[in-house]
Amino acid sequence: MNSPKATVHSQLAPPLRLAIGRLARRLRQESVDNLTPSQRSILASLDRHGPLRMGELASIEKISAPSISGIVGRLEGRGLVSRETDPTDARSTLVRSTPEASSILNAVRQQRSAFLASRLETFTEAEVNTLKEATELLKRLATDQ
Amino acid sequence: MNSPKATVHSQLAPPLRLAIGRLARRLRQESVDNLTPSQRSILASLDRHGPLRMGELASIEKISAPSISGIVGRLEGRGLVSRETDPTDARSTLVRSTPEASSILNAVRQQRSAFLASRLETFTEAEVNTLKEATELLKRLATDQ
DNA sequence: TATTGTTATACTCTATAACTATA
DNA sequence: TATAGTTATAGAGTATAACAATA
Repeated sequence: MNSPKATVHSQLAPPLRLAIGRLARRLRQESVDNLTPSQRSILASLDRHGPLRMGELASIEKISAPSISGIVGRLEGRGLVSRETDPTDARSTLVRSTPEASSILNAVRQQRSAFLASRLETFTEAEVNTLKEATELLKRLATDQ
Repeated sequence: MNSPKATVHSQLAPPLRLAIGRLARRLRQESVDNLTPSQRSILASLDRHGPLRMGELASIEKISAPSISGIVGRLEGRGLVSRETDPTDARSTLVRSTPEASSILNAVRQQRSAFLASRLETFTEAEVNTLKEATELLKRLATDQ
């Protein structure tokens, strides 16, 4: 804890934390999709994993079963997901996202990436390379272990 | 748009965007303060700028005046802010955060920084240096212009 | 008359407790 | 009896519209 290395880490952590928070906030502002954060996150999970049961969604999203019920119900009402009884267990419901949902998600991602890309154009080649290396490191930072 | 440089930017933007989003989410998980995101953000604004009027808070937080009214009312009920009439304009209300609020904010920052610092200990010196350079670049990325 | 803030109302997200249907 | 999901209820955040107090 008192090694020179630990000091470097303690010094870097606060400004890095601030920078990450600010950039994440700025990126969230950069898209208008008429989805709430929960709706967007659930659609992204379905996009990533394919059809999921209500309980799996609750577990992935770390929110309660009744909350998932409500959000999925509203997404269904907007035609962004469909529900069907799991053929292997009639107690379970499979939630599937619709093509319209994928198209909304892709639009959001494109808007946010386009914002980043246009900001990156103001950076030097060396700076872009530093960020490229940092991207891998940030990914590792977010992963436990 | 078709220059080699633009291609580099378009290639970097999506993974960088993903990495930022994930790390920001991971950091948010790393603190338990019994504050909602809106409450935390309002207290952080007061911490940064000193006492603010309701309208200034609404403008900084980019939420409606009635929403600010409700949130500040609940923060006041918990003893985290106080309200006083602006001596220079009796229509306005000055909102001031209490020492207890600052102490909660500092605890959250310390928890999140401690998480980052402990993750950084698993990185090589060269990697830490890359992240140090990247921190400045991320700050610039989030800033318009 | 214009500005500052609050109240009324409505919708979404969130949780816990109670319930229904199926295994 | 245990599990998957929904319904009931309540509190917080969000907005727009209508209102009160002050400039």
